[in-house]
Amino acid sequence: MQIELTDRQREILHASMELITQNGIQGLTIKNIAQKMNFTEAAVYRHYSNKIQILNGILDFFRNNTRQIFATEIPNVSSIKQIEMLFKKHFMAFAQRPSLVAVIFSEEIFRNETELLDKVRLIMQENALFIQKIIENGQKNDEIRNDVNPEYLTTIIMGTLRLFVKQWQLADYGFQIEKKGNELINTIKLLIMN
Amino acid sequence: MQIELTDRQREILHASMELITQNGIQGLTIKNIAQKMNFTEAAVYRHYSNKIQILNGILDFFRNNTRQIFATEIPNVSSIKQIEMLFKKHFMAFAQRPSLVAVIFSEEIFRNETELLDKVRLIMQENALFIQKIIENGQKNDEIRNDVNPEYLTTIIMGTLRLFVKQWQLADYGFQIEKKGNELINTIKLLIMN
Amino acid sequence: MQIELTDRQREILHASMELITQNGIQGLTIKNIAQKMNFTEAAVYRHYSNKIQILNGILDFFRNNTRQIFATEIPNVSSIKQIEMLFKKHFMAFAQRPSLVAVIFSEEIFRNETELLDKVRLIMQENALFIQKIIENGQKNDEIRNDVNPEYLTTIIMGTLRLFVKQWQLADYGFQIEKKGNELINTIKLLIMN
Amino acid sequence: MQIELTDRQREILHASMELITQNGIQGLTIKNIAQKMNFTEAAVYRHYSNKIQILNGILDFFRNNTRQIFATEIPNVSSIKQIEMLFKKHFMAFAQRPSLVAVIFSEEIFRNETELLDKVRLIMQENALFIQKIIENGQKNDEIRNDVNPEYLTTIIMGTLRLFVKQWQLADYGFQIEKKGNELINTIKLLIMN
DNA sequence: AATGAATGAGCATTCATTCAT
DNA sequence: TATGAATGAATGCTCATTCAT
Repeated sequence: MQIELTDRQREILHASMELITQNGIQGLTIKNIAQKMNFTEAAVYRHYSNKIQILNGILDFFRNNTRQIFATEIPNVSSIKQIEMLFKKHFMAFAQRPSLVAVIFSEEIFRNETELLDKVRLIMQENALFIQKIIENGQKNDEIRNDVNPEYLTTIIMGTLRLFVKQWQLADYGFQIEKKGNELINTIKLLIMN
Repeated sequence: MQIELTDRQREILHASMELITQNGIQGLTIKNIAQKMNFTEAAVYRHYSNKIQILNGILDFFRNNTRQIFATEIPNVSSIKQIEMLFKKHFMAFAQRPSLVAVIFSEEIFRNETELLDKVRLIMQENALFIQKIIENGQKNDEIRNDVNPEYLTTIIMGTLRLFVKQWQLADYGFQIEKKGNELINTIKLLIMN
Repeated sequence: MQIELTDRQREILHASMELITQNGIQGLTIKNIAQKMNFTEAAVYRHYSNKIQILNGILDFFRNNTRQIFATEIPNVSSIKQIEMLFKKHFMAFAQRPSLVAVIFSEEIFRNETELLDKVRLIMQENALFIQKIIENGQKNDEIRNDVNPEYLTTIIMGTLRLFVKQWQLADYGFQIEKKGNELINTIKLLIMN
Repeated sequence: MQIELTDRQREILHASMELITQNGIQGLTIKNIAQKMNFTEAAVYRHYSNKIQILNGILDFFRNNTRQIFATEIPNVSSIKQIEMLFKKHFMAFAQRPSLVAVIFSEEIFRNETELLDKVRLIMQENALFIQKIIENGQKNDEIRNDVNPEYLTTIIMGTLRLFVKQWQLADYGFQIEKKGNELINTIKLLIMN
């Protein structure tokens, strides 16, 4: 699906994500990347033709990450459990790489970059679809209440996840997202369970 | 609470919001503002001492907006109804001034501007608190289910609202937010009602 | 010699000198003057047609000041005593209005303003001439040593005075110029006396 | 002591000094430098991170210059001779690079740049100290009169030097500083000799 | 594969000054 | 006399990108 990355490209992506974590997307400049990589700005262009491709790479990285989250579904697990795991894995991923928070929630920044914006849209849609499927399954199995539209429920679940992660970021990662997240998950579970 | 704005300041804020709606926050430059106002860049500085103050003004505008939303609570209305109205009024506000979407959800952009970031944090907290109060009341009256933590319920409600509005923005305002929003509201209501 | 100043003009000059004392000549902007005067920038132009005229006014003020210093010579006083008094009066003047230091030693700033530069040149020449006359008289009376050229002695005396005052300014006016100055005067006297 | 300069940095410093000679420190803008160097403004920033560093570089250049002047003292030379040489070398340095006059005597301009002002202060102190030592030695050897305080004598000598050079600048370098300077030196010598 | 040098476009901001009211 | 509103020109600086070596 995605062309393999060279080592240097991977390094650049990681450096970029670190930069984003430290100073936000505004801190992601070619100059800063070069500095972090200990080589010149021109050298960056050997590995990525432009800055957009780097952001693209980060989004791909994120997509692969979430895809893995979604992919690891164990067949015989209840839908509720799947949603629970979904949250948990997201929390884990963000805890490990806080920069993802900045990237994934900054659609505003990609506003004028159609290519990037489209990718963000796509990722969100992919995720939404996946969640929706879980919900629909859960409703079929009578695990999840049937009186609600799966699409809206998806919005509720994703929205909750996003805001919670955002709050964690705005609090300067000042609480343990995985711990506090568990309680949030329980609340969600209570609401949607049959 | 807020120092009165001059006419010109109001015009600048509106021009700025239009610019944001059109090209995102990145499109908000002094030059663009000046162009839209049909005068020179230097003239902008007669009315706002710097760009941050303009963004500050927009945030204040948003805050006043939401405060009005929260303020118009009619006493003898059920908590569920209050939450419903909350959503509806927000949808209305955004429908009228789509730029608010860009401003209020781009905490990432203010990342390096403590002053602005703090204001965003404050507004979010204010709103959260207000919602939480409604929920707590609703739980006391047995309108809202008691088996869930009001704080998390607040996150769920706010998160849902935010994502929904964001989706509307990402869809280029391509659906009627107020109409589709009603269905979302109903879903929320179902979930939290006792 | 000089057209009479209006009250407002005098106020502007004083405000300007205060500004210079506080932040150097770079701190002398129309905006700052207006602020200090508690009226608008445009109002400044009622009283002075442009900024150069204000600086001109300050130079005139300085010139009048020094002229008074030179004018108060008491006829039957020895040349040495006259030079002593010259220093003392200068110290007094600077102690009272430290901004004069900034103004009188910033020929560099007037570099591109011929009008101002010429005035600075003129003032310096006037002063030099006056000192030189004292010296020549002193040499005639055998009070001052005759083996030195009065012109160069003038440069020595003026140069000493200037540097000393500059040092006082660079030390943030941190020593008592009049007190320490006395010792400097004595040194000078020793050197030039017959 | 000082980090080595690149060729381009040296060129920029020289271009800057030329600019200052031509139009004063006010004429030293990044734009002007770029023009003189025949490249763009942005290119300047490849070589100096900002304008202050350029001024800093000029001050360093001056300091190195004067240090060389002071360093070349020949051991078995009389103090009087040393002072004479001090003046001569300064005159030579200024004659070669008139811009130094503007830089070194414009403390006023650095007023708001602590970094630069401190450097100016430092250079002046260094120079003063060196002169004072010569004087003290001269007094020990009975070459220089003992009835005067070395500190004040230093002020007198430096002040004379400064004003003389300033006069030369104000006269648009219209006389031969080295020639006329000799006579000034002789006057100084007469005054301080035992 | 990487560097050094440079560009062009843009940005926020400042300043002296003008003018209608 | 003084204000409010505006201008034009400049300034220091940043950023993504290019290119010869």
